[in-house]
Amino acid sequence: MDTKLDTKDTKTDRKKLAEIFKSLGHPTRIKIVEHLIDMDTCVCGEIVDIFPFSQSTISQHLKHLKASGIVCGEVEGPKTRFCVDKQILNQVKAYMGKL
Amino acid sequence: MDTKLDTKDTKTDRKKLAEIFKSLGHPTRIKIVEHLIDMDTCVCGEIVDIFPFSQSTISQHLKHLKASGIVCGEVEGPKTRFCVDKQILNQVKAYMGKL
DNA sequence: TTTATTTATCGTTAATCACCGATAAACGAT
DNA sequence: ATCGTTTATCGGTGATTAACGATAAATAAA
Repeated sequence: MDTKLDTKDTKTDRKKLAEIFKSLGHPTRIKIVEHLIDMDTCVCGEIVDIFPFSQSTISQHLKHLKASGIVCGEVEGPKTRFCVDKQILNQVKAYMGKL
Repeated sequence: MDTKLDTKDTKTDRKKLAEIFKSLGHPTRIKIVEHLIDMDTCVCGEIVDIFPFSQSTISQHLKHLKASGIVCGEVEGPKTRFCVDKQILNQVKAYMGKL
């Protein structure tokens, strides 16, 4: 990668990347992502069950992960089904590879 | 990776990993790491020069990166020479690869 | 239509973060 | 011994975060 350039694009990329890293910067959120990858998809309640935290706390963590783009969730009746956005994940992997 | 296990070790790993991701969770710190990789090593002042932030702010960012382990710095006279810890970086890369 | 289930959001609190200027500490050079 | 350079740390401020309980909103089921 040519990190000597610092265009508006690379600045934007760095900002988005920072948001993703920040969203992964908490043990609970890392574990959520790992679990989502293992299970392929998950509903919020199933994630709540594996942690000793309240439903609102987990919902906040999921919101954080969704905001960064690494996780997406679609409403399914009264539930919400979450999964890892593999395209975004691959982008992060590619960045790490080039680093 | 077997993320179904949740031993004391995996918990510790996740915590350390989260610290590294958190330390990368800021555009300035990402750019610092990129710059360190490009230049191989750098002295604090050279890093300060590429940002519109104060010396104390950059020093804080470097402290954050050092605390997570992704960057190390050795005193060299009145200066401090920083570089990326490639072993740690490779561990993070390996983790991303397995994800 | 009422009730139960599921998730998101609001309001709060304590803690941490990002930034700054000022200052201290360490060293090299004069 | 003093001065200039370089870096780290301190103290402060405003913003953000992580956690909670309570509540609202949406849907399925009775």
